[in-house]
Amino acid sequence: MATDPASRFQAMTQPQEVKSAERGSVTRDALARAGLAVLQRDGLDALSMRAVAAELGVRAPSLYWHVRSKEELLDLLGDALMLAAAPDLPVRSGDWRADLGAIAWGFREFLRVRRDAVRVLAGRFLHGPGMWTVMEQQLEVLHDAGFSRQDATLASYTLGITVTGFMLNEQAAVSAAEAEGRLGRRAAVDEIAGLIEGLPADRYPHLVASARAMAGPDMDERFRFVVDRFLDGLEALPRTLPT
Amino acid sequence: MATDPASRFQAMTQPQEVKSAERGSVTRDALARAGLAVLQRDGLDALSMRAVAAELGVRAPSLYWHVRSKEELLDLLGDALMLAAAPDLPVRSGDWRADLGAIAWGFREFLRVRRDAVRVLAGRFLHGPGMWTVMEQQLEVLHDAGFSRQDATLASYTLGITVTGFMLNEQAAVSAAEAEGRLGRRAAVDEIAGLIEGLPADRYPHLVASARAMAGPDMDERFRFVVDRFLDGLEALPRTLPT
DNA sequence: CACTCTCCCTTACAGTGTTAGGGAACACTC
DNA sequence: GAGTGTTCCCTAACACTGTAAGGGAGAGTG
Repeated sequence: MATDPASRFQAMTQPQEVKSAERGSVTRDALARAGLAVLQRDGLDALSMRAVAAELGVRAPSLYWHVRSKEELLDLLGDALMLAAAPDLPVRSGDWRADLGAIAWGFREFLRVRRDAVRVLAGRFLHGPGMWTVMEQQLEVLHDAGFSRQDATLASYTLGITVTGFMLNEQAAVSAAEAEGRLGRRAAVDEIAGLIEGLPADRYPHLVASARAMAGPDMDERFRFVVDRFLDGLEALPRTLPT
Repeated sequence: MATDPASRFQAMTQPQEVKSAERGSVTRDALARAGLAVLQRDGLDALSMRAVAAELGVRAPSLYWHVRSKEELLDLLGDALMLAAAPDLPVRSGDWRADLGAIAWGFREFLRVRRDAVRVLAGRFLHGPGMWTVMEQQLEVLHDAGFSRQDATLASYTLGITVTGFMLNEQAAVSAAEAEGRLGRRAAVDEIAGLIEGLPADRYPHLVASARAMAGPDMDERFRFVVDRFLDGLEALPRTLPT
């Protein structure tokens, strides 16, 4: 039906329901919000310019009025994520180790709950309100603990890249396991450990000997190790006595 | 020219120089080698299935006989990179701190020299000869230092994600600076520090106070901090006395 | 000989980021 | 109020991506 030229022409000259989105409906903030929505709902792989645009009731090329490239959009998303993470890290127990640890654990939890958040954050050079807020929280704890400004900024930097690096790896292991149909996030690790046990012991003596030790700790224990080692490392630094 | 049907037909029925690549020229190893070559020459963004295939004198779909997806190809590249990194980390001075530090610094140097290597590695769940070799080296040092098998595996894991996380960030800063035409890799950091200094001090008191401290350390100093803190953290762990 | 495997090929598809250029609505000046 | 510029959305199109479907030449084996 509707294949004769006349009705085809009719269809083509129909009003077509163009309905431009109303002007000004897209701001940089709205863009970040829409991006976060798509990210949470469909994941990073589905986060295309067209998808974000659709979320705003707009076509993809329109985004380029507000943003120079997709990369810039992701920068926006990155800082928005940091801003969203900040409230999850509110602590001041008086014990700087506990406070800094809580920040690390809170950040980890945030990165675990927010779908693909770590993949957006990792390897992104962020500077915006979100980043600043998170840094401020950490610097406050570190400064009050008596660390020098220099050590405090370095420690804050280290904390960020460490947690991000860890989570990037954890999430990779999770999705690798999911891709192969394994349920539970330890399955992959266990399997690898078994595989390693069968490796030639003359070539990888220490690795083979450690196979069982590798299968042992779950991600929580690994993270505890990473954080505690970092905190112990800070402990070795000089600091002025708290008042 | 050559727009009349006759010559068009001629052209279409020309031998066309089909020349299939000879069979068996593509192995999984050759595939990894070709991938590494493309990566080094043109960078990760230019590493498409078609580009890797061309490097092998083959068409893109042929790769799918050897590899299930591009992701699997990247896994191959990842382990090949680890294998390439291993010889760069050969040490045994007798001092475990020095040895482990040298491994970390060597790995960093490798990730800096090998274009986009860190972007391939980061967030990839690797298990292959390359990964095993690197782990073996680290475990040897840690074991001989007297750490328990458990602590040694955890420390090795931590070292890997820490260095990778750090380099991912460093390279991001570098390419962000390059993208904006800044030369030298500190320019971006300096600029940000200046920007932070102008932030509202009532909202970000510690951040503003630390602005100058942030501009100070270059990437080498930051890395030294990260590694030394990690080593100090290990020092706090119990270990059996060396013989 | 015929048959099966291996491994490359061509063709094609749906989807990507991005550019070029057009037009409607608003804000300002004369 | 007319004219002009700016803002912000649109359509059309491009070059390119990863990947599926199916074909065919050659080697190995009965």
